[in-house]
Amino acid sequence: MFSIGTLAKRTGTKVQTIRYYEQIGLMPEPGRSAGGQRRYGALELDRLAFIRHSRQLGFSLESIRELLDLSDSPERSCAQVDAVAQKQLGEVEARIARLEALRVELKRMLSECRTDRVANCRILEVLRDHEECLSDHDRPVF
Amino acid sequence: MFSIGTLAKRTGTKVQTIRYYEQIGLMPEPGRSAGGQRRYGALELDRLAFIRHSRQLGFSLESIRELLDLSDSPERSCAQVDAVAQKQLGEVEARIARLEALRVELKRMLSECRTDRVANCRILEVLRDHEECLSDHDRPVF
DNA sequence: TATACGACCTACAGCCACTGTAGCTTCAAG
DNA sequence: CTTGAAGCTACAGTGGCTGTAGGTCGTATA
Repeated sequence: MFSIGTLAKRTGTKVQTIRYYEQIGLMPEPGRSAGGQRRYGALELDRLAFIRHSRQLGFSLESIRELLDLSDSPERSCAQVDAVAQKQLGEVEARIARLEALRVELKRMLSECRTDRVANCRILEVLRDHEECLSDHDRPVF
Repeated sequence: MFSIGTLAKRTGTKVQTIRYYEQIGLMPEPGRSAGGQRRYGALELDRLAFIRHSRQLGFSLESIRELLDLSDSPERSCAQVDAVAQKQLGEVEARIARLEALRVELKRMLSECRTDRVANCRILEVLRDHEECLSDHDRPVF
């Protein structure tokens, strides 16, 4: 049995984040020491490692909740797990496409700036006038 | 002179968002009608268009504030404007790199899943055990 | 001129996923 | 027994909005 600080260190999580996960029901309420401090074991370590790793892969806490629920019923089909991962992949790919378009636009903007005074700055001109954009960017960025 | 609703429509912004920009000092306090409703003109339209377009290119409100300040002093060097845009490009490129790594990892995870029951699901195994990852992903994702 | 109705107003809460702070208590080493 | 790190709860703040409640204003039509 170990403390929240130890659990934090072993999983690369902040202490407050662990307490936050407990608060929103993602981590179970652990046992307590005589003085009221949280005590964790291997089970909680594994669960938190799963959560952190999923977060690093960009899954939302809601998706992680779903994955954790699914992994609790080992006899079920893993089609649902597959679907969650597929959805995540789709979102990542959409984000990449969006950012690629931004990258092109920003590069073009920067390459066109050849003056030295703000008054003639191409960058500001482009930002002022959407018509100067080659791409259409209408959806949220990040 | 036109209303906040008209300004919202012309710039593709929500009414609340305009009021929010005013609240944080990104948009100026406009004149008011006899009854106390906001009245806008061409200046505000231009400024809001600049803000929205910059947001679409992923600039933070803080960066936009800086760009707006800079564009108010037309005789200055535009090196600072350039720097802000370069920084933004750098952030976009870092994000893309990060998401590319995620994409690869997610794809690999999905391609390895060949069983049908949750008990043997490769996806969950990978999420459980960071060691199975080829890439190291330690920085924040989005 | 009365009325209806959409658009406006302020003030505040909520979203996500944490992060930080204040003011206290507990634990473990020396 | 003392000290100081680490723990505790409760709550506020981050960014960039978005939504709601409960009221007021503006304008087109009858």
